[in-house]
This record gives sequence, structure tokens and C-alpha cells, in this order.
Amino acid sequence: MGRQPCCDKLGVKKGPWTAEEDKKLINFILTNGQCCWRAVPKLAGLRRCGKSCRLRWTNYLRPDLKRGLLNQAEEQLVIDLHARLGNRWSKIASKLPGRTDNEIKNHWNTHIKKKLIKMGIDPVTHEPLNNVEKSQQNYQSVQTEEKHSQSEAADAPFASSKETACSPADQNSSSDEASARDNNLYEKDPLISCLFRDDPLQLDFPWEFPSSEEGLTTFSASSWDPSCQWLLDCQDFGVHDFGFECFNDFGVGANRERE
DNA sequence: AATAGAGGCAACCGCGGACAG
DNA sequence: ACTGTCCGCGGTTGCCTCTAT
Repeated sequence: MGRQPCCDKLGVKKGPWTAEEDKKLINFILTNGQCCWRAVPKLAGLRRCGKSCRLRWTNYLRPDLKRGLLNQAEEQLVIDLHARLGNRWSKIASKLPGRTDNEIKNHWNTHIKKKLIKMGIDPVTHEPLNNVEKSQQNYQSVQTEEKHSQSEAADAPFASSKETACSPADQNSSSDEASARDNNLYEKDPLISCLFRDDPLQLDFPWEFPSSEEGLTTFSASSWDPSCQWLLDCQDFGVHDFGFECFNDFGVGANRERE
């Protein structure tokens, strides 16, 4: 219905962010916090759309981000959560502190998917590949039926399957029936019930950071290094490059309070 | 050393939900 | 109840790097 673009397309820059743009964005958010992304580019002096700023911040500039590949425990958790939730990357990411949905999605598509296939597990259904051929046939026939009968679209194709809440095909279900079904499942499954609370999983393994010079560095998931020293190691630029010595004592605390 | 192809990842696009007026 | 706006999410794209030839 003629929705306005999120930003003025004219004069809006696209593509990779420069260090100068990053600097402006970090400076603005550390000073003003996260609010009204639409206004951020103007106020921060950036020729970007608000969406782009939000994405850059959440996926790359946020000081609480971990860098580097997912470790084995994280990977296992992602697989486990994906089996239950499907492609709800943001939900999955919310249980992995310091990881973004984009990062997990990319890691899934480039690494985990292949691993599972190699292991003979279908990455979509999480069932052995032999069974998958059959279930895919069933799925396709259900899909065909659905096309013929749009009015029945509210009923998820996997409604009768034990994979009910696990199937990605079910992820967009918004019917009351579906939510009731979900609630039931969440109550029974501690992991899933945890997903629908706000608190992140308290993982009992240390976070491991690839450090540019000294290999892996351990980092407690629940703790927040106020010095943000890791940022200097893990970002492809340094805070000092931006002249953000203030980052150490101000930025992170301010952001946490807002969250 | 040069080049083509594959892989990985950052960023963009479009849709839908939430919410305010 | 309706409309417009904003934000967040998931899918996709395109560029850069790595690897094989």
C-alpha cells in the first residue's frame, strides 16, 4: 500500500562500510544510545539508511560481539536449537551471547549444513537422510495440496508430525492452535521454555576468542570485560584508531543499561 | 605466476508484526 | 477499525579471499 521507503534512496550510500563511517556510527551510539534508527544517519552524519546502520551496529560494531568461528559447544547448541525451532535465527542467536543471527545463519549455511549432510543427517528435518526422501515426498504432496486449497493455509503441513514445532515450515504459523501447541511443547521441553524467557542460556563452557597474536583467549559468557580489550584484538580496526579511549569506561556500561 | 572456481561472509532487500495516531 | 511508520527478521546477493590447476 505505497509504503514509504525507509530512507531517502537518493544520496544513500550502499556497500561496505568504511572505517570513517564506523567511527561516526560508534561515536553516535555511544553518545546517544540506540534509538530511532531512522534518525541515526542524519544525526550521526552518515549517508546511509537507518536499516543499514542498525545492521552494521548489531552485526559488527556492537562491543559485546564475539568474533571468530563458533566453537564446538556453540555449534552443537545451534544444531539442537535449529532442530527445535527451524530457521528462527534471532531466537537461536539470543541464546548465544555475543553471536548475531546473521553470523549464525551464515555459519549454518556454510559449515553446519555440510557437516550434517556428511554425517547423513538432513539439515532441514534433522532426520537420517534415508528417511528424509520419504518425508520430503510427503512434504511435497502436502505442499501441492496446500496450493490447491489456500483456505487451509493456516494449518501447518507438519501439524500431525512429531516434528511439529521443529519444522521450519511451521515457523510462520501464527494461529492460536499453533501457539497453543507451541506453549505445550515449551512447557515440556526445558530448552524450549528457556527460549521464550528473556534470559540467555547460562553456558558452562568458556567462550573462546581467536586473538590476533596469542591464539585463543578464554572469556566468561556471563561476564563483561569492562575494558573491552578484546575489541581491540578482534575487530579489524582498533578503538584507538577512532580516538575512542572513552570506550573503556563509558560505552559498554551505557549500552548494557539500555538493554 | 596467472586464472578459474569455490567458499565464506557482510550487506541488502522485502516482508510482516507492533504500535501510535 | 484503519492507516502510516518503524523495527526486526529471514532470505538472498554480491564481493572478497582462498585454493586448485
